[in-house]
Amino acid sequence: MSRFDTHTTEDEYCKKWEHSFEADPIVSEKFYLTVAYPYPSGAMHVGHGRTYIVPDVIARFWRMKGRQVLYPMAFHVTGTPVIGISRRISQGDEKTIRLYRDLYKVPEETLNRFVEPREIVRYFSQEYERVMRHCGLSIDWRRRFTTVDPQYSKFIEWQYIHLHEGNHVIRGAHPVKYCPQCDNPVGDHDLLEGDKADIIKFVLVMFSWGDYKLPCATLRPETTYGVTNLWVNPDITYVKVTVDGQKWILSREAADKIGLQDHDVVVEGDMSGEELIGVTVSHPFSGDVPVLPATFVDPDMATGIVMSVPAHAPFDYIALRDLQAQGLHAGIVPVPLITVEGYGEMPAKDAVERAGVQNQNDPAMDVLTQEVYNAEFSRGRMLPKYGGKPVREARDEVSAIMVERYGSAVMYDFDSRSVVCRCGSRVFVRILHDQWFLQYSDPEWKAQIHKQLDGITLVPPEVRAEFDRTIDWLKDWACTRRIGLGTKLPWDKEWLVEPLSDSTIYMAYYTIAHKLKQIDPARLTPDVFDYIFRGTGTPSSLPQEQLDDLRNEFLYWYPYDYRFSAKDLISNHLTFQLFHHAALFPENLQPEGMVIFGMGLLDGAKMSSSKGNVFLLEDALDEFGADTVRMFLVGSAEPWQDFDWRKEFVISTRKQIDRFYTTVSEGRVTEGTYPIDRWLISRLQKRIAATNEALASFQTRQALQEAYFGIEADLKWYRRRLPAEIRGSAALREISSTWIRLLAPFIPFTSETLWAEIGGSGDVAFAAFPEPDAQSIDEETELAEELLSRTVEDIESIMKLIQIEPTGITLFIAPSWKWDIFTTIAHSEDKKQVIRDIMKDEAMKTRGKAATDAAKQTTTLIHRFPPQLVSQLAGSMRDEMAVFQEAKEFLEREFAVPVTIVPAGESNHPKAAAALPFKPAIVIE
RNA sequence: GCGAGGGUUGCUGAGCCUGGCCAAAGGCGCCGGACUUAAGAUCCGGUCCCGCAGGGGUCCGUGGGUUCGAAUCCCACCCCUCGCACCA
Repeated sequence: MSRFDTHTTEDEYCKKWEHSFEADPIVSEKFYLTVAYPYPSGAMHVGHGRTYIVPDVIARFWRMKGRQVLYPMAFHVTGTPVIGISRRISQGDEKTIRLYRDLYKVPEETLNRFVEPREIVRYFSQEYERVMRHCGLSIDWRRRFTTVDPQYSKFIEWQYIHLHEGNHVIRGAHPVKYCPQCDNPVGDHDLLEGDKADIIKFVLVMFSWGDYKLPCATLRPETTYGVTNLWVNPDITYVKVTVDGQKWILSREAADKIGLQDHDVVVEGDMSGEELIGVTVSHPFSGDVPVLPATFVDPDMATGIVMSVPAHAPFDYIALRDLQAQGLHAGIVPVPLITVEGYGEMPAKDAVERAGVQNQNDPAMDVLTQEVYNAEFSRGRMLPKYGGKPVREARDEVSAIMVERYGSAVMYDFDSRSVVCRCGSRVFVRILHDQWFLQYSDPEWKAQIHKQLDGITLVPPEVRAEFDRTIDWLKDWACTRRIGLGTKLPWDKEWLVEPLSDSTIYMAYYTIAHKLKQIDPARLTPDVFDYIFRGTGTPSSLPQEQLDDLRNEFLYWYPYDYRFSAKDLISNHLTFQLFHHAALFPENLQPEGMVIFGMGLLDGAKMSSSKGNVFLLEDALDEFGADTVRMFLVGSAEPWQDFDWRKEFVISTRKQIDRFYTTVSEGRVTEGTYPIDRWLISRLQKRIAATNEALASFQTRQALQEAYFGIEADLKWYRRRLPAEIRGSAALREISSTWIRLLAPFIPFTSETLWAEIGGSGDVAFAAFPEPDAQSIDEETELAEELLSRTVEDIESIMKLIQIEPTGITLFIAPSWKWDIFTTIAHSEDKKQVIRDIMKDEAMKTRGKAATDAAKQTTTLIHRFPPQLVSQLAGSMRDEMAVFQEAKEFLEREFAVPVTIVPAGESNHPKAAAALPFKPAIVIE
């Protein structure tokens, strides 16, 4: 057979389609869909391919349905990733160079230019467009932009001016992970180690020792009442420092850390831990307590001085026990202050004894600490003399009092050691000042978004809970950065708008992007955007005519119909954009719907560029052809499900396209009409309806099941039912036109080629998508074929069992009184009572046992049939004799023996009595 | 830990909301056959177990429950995936 090779036609159509999908406002109804734009820092893999191909299938579908469809694309280049990549390349980092040179196949001379970060995004955005065109994406490329274009920056300025005015942007301090060498905050992806580390907030409980304060960092300030001593490590060096004018003693490491956290720190001198041992310190809550030695004290954990609460902290308990075992400090008695169910007076003691821990170096200590901590926090109560409140309440109260009245400060540190920047330097917690925040914590704003979400279509609907939860969970978002690419904050030029915060309403920008390109950015003043997006004011920097044109185009496309994105963006981008839309646009221009994608797997493992576990989209296109890649990516799973790129499935997809091509090509020359045509055409209408329905609800896989596999299965039965030696028919030819158009959104290259071959007019991309024709639906014929195919199946299964060489087949057709029974049972509500009712009938009574048997068998039969079939059958009695008479020749050909059709009532054959409605008795001899 | 989603027959993946159409679709793989000098491709048939008559048995993460009847509803448990923030 002829294999259809899409490669040869792909270039031709890509060229032809260069401007085909540029969409301008016209009178027709619009359909505007957008996808999260890519950050072009590397080559596309097949996962990216699906992200853009699924919307393309939807875009092509609605275009064929007569909508004016806008599918735009742009590039997000804001932020720091390319800066890091560029630096690593210029430093000659082998791993990065190998990734770009070998995996992404960047030419050597281009790679050399990557020392300039913008070159990276410039190169890859060109590549993205080239490969996207190769995929046949029906994008309006005139509107392409990047987020550092000067016009776009003007747009972001407008956005932030309004957010600021609307009190959605506020200023505050914020603890961040910070690299002193890079002099910049670092995100988790910038870390070599410790990307799971959390920032923990400690309260420093200030114990006095003469002029000095000894700050003890704690998560449990409420236990200060129970402090019996402090722990200091005798083997380490502490420092005396002045902190904001106050004299402190703490570990050297801690002094460095505190210096980054809003405190003025001057080191005065060293002091060994040894020197502190034995001194007496005091705090209003605990009174005078001694400082004792403990080697478990880590100078790099918070302040390096620990307050000891042996009744409630297993570490403290066991350290004290160890000392007392040596006969030291026998006078110290743990002070209980919290009661918790399941433990005695001293939970720490109970826990240690129950676990049989020997000494403070036992690894089980961490677990015990956590256990006691959790129990006391969730179920514990302070003793009456300490207020009697639940621990979780007391903790916050004591914490506040400590800070207000007892000189406590707050200190941040990580919950785990070794947090290391990619540059190799250690990372610390730093308090950033003057940081700008988007105030997502604002309850009013949240309430507004909850309400708005109710009106938004979500696909699949299960994600709604996650959106609602995200809205509740969002806290203020630091929306500015010191470094990276991006737009300067209009009222504070020291800051750049952070990448996730400058990409929330660009869907509105697309609507006029191509026109803004022609305009001098200096003229894009905030009042111009006010006019375009809000219809207010009288800007002078642009002619009125131009302003109206821009406003009209915006209003034509907006609001967008659907936004597509992967599910990991629910917790940030997709929710952010709702907040921003609500703050900036009127109610009638708010988002209408979102479609959430699943993730991509490669041979069952998660696809990930950083791990090198990717299949490049371009390689896939070269190896299998664009249509195969498209059909596989949208057909192997529904968009919201995870998909798995497996070569063997991709190959079989290519075979399916070949088969489609062959069938349609062969169908071009066939002639003649046959009775079974009616059935095929009728079935086709249902396939058309189902395909329309599936695509309208974004079920690309389901749509392909109907439009491809469904039709293929129908054709199989159809060919079987054609007269012997007949290979095709006029109906087959007619179906081709419909079938090509049904598949055009999925496999545009093949469809376009076939469309031209069968003489279709214009591009199939703009041809009418098939609509079901109710006139062509013939339920009678479909039922008759259903009866026939069920009977054929029965005959086949019997033949397989009996293993004899048959000489003839006899079919006994159920008599009309059995149909009466069938109808009665089908209509009855109470399946138990119905038999009695049937037997009341005089005519039935005379049939006696035959009638009750038939009723029982019919009941079973009805349970086995699909309910829809039952109601159809009950609606009108079939002329089964006629169906089988017509199909006699077919049956004889199928089974190669003579077939006799007999009304069951006219035969004495014992089997004849077994005939049931829609299930003739079969005798094979 | 918190939040969301999920566990189906060799694989993949429908079905579950709206309980009887379910031994459970489609695809892949595998087996057999046709075609062919042959391979590939293509086409046809089979693919839980038993049965020489269209039937029966067991099955949908585990254990209970509701019901005449459960893959589908309820409860508990086990396991998996994703998100948890200044990052695209």
